[in-house]
Amino acid sequence: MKLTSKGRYAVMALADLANFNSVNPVSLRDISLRQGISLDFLEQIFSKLKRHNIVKSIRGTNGGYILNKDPVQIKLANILNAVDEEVKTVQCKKDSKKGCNNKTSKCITHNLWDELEMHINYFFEQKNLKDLITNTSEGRN
Amino acid sequence: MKLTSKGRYAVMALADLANFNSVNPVSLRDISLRQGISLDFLEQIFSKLKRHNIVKSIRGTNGGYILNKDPVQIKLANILNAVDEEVKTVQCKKDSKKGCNNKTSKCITHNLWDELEMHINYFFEQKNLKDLITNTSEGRN
DNA sequence: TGAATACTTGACTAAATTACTCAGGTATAT
DNA sequence: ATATACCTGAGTAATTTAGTCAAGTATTCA
Repeated sequence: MKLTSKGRYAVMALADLANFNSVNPVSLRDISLRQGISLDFLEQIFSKLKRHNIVKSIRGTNGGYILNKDPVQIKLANILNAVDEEVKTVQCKKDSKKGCNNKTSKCITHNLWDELEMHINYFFEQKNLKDLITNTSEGRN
Repeated sequence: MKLTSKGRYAVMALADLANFNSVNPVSLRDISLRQGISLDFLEQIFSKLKRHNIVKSIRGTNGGYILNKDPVQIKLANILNAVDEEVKTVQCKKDSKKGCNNKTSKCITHNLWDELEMHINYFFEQKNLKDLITNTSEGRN
């Protein structure tokens, strides 16, 4: 059970962006250098973030990205969803061949994994970008 | 962010075992047939479960496995830990080359991922095998 | 206008992980 | 004896991840 780099990087990059949130856009190059993330990979990630209206892009010299909303309004769930980082615990979803769909009986642990998914998603729904940059780490379950 | 089959199968198999918990041991062959999990794979999994004292084995004809403790005392955390299904959200742990260890500054999102890990582990600590077989699904966060 | 900067897009690939299979073996009951 | 079922380690195909590479387009500034 682990988080992928794409999801982690997306959150790291946006936290960085929120930190340096000024009038000027922040270039991916800067984020790349500060966070140690490959520029090419960042471009992939931000293309998705843009498509989901989480960031806005400004082209040309001195261009870069800026947040499209107030950090408080950007939930981790939004970010992770944008980069296709889904929480998946079961195989037996609608379109899947595996799992309890192709059997007559529902698998024993089905409800359990659903609960787990909800439990994790709850966490991502609670946290927003603002929580990250004011890092007093007062997060509670 | 997803659970591996090994972890899922381990829990499914043990739930099955708990369900058919009688005087007689349950063979992997039976579990394999009922749950649709490859026998060879089950053997790998149960070898680990045995090493962690979650099940006991009985060899020979009519042999099989039985639970080593009361289902209430077997937490999901124990099971997943036994099959090496760890919850990993950050790269920057002690022995890792990647992440914020090899940098001077601590990465911005470090605390966040730690919180997430705790959040998920909390779930696995709360649930036990008994919860699964009395499937009234009354789990709350 | 032209050069530099920085976003944009899609295809491709190496490495790692996962989810097994395979091929032997050993212990026990009947 | 023989069948059952546990036991163990090595190997491997498929999938996923984590990027790289290449070729653009838009904008600013000198």
